[in-house]
Amino acid sequence: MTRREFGQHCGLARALELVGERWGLLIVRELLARPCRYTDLLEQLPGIPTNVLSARLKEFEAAGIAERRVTPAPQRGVVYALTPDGEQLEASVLALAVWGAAHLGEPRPGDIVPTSTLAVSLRALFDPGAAGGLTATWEIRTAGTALYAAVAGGRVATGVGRPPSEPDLIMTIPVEKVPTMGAILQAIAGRTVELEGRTELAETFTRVFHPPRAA
Amino acid sequence: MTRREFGQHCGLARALELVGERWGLLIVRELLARPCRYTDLLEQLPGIPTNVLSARLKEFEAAGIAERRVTPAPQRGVVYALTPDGEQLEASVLALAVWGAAHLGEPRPGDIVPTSTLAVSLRALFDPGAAGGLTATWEIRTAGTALYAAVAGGRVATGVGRPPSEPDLIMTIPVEKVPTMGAILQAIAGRTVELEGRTELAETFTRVFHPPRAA
DNA sequence: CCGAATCCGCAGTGATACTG
DNA sequence: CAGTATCACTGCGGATTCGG
Repeated sequence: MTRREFGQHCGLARALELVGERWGLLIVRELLARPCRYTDLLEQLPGIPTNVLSARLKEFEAAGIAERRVTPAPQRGVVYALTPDGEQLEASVLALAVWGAAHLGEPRPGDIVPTSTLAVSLRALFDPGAAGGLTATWEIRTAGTALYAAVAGGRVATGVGRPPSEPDLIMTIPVEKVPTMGAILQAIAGRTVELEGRTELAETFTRVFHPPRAA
Repeated sequence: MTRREFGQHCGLARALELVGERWGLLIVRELLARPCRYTDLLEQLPGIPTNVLSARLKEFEAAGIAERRVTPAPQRGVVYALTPDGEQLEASVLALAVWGAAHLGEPRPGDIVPTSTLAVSLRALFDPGAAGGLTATWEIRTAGTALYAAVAGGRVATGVGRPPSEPDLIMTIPVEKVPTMGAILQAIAGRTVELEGRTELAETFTRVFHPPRAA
């Protein structure tokens, strides 16, 4: 039994062996939001040592969770992306994020809000029932970054950066302090945002993305 | 930023700070299956250093995830149990367990199958649709341990040990090697088990607890 | 600039012994 | 039974360096 193995034939234990090491699931969160370059990851995960990032990426590749792609001509370089197996981790990441969000107080001094956190959180806030047969794409700009949410066929796709297709509505949120998810939702609901496009979709957004109602 | 904090205002990061340290979620798994004594945990988590177990339990208590109860007269001693907040971790544990189970090969030499793994796995295999209005309690005995599943009102409760109320059916599984969840389900479906009670509930069990159908 | 490899000090962990 | 104490070890944090 090597040090990192738990010696248990158990799904949970196996998952923790594969992605439970320090920084592991945070890297997965980044990759859920978009394929990332090595330096993107260093930027979005301040404090991660370069050797740890390098080691995790190698482990993920060996485990078939992520893959290293050498990008050709334009923007030559390396990107890391999740494999289909790695994308299956979304359910686990969302479940932990929802539980942890309930234990988030005010942002601690020095805390950052990674854009990927916002993008992934939107998936947890998505209400398929409220979406119905809707098809729409929103872009949200705040604090110098952009993220998007695209709804179609009762499903949602979110990510960091500009949306794959032209957004129906661009919402620019004036940043006062840290752009928490709650502050963003409030700004949109309270119309203290700049709208560009099909402005009626702002109200739709607040209907489709909201904290889950109490059971 | 202390060492274990990630410096991110993010639900996932917060969750990992609280329960993401080594052995953390495995302890939660044990406590999801039943309140545990300190020595129960040492037994079910072979390899955990006593100081680490002690440290995690203190952290969980401080975070309001678990609580330490001094049991009175009969079986005097200490038990640890999840708080309601801690029980909310069930969704995260199940999600990770399902993902990890897909990455479990054959049991490695020396691997054990904790009974709590079986009990918690049953919750992931539960099919509310197939259960309908059913009310029933099963007890499964194998390899010297017992676990139970109780279905009522479209919900399921599972745990390690004897069920809270008298079981309708006791299924005793002959142990050949490691009692994996798959082997147990096969044994029940193939009737290579000893039944005691309302034997017709064995077939019901295989209908209600099964791997999720492919989407 | 990107994508790392390397080195060092230290905190968290593993293993064992010991105690109320 | 329910832990605390001790000590060796190793993964991690932090910084620097290096090749494409």
